Amino acid sequence: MAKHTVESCSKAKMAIRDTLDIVGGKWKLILISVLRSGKKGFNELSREAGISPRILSKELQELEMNGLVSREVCNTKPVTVQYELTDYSQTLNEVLLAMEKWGYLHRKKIVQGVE
Amino acid sequence: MAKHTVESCSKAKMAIRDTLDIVGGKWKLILISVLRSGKKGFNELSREAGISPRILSKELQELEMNGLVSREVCNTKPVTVQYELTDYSQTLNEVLLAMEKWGYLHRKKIVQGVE
DNA sequence: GTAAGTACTATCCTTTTTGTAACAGATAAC
DNA sequence: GTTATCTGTTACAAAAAGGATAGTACTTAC
Repeated sequence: MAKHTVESCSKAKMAIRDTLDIVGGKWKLILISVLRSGKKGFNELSREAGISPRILSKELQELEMNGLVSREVCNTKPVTVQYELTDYSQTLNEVLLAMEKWGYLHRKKIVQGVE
Repeated sequence: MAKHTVESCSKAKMAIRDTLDIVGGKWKLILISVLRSGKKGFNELSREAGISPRILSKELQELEMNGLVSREVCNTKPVTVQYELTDYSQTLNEVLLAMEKWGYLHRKKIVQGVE
């Protein structure tokens, strides 16, 4: 178990800020989570994540810029685009898993507390 | 390794949303991170986290409501208040650790990429 | 009484984020 | 030609978040 000194905490603070800069906000982690079940098209993502096209477009651009999502244009009748997680995005697995687990745990705690 | 089906992803999506509802935003995880080095007073927190009193007050109230931080009023000459992490907040350790690790990793990747 | 320290709160304002609705360009089906 | 699909973009509006500044209330020290 690591000690938590003031200095180690300021480093931790910076690291957490860095992480939040990339995957903070309301949608980034949700989108990554949704994309874990496979590559998806734009409208498909919009429906599954429940996100409007405007925001989706912006979020995907940012994720792509940060190397977490790749964009592939397909030569189909109406041009389709496939969004897919990159290998680098796998480095976020621990974060996602931890947050999923905590979400489950916390919801359970809340529900029990109410009844 | 878990499979990522559409259903498991929608559960994951909900769990992540739940987590973000509690510790999302710019400050919550930073504050928890800072408090890991021990209980702190209001101004102390404000300085160390670099957060203005107005926001700090609001964030602390929310953290307290969600059982992650406890508030203790001390009988000192000028009344002081100590904020401290609760036992329940320890359940966030995995999340914090994962995000710290990723932040380090990502920064390293960026710095190398630039040079 | 003046200043300084603690813990906030109030007010005002700016920035960021999010959402809605409509529309554009391309292609295909009817 | 009209309608539909897919991928977005644009314009506009609303809401949420964040920040700056000052002020309140209490106490101690000078």
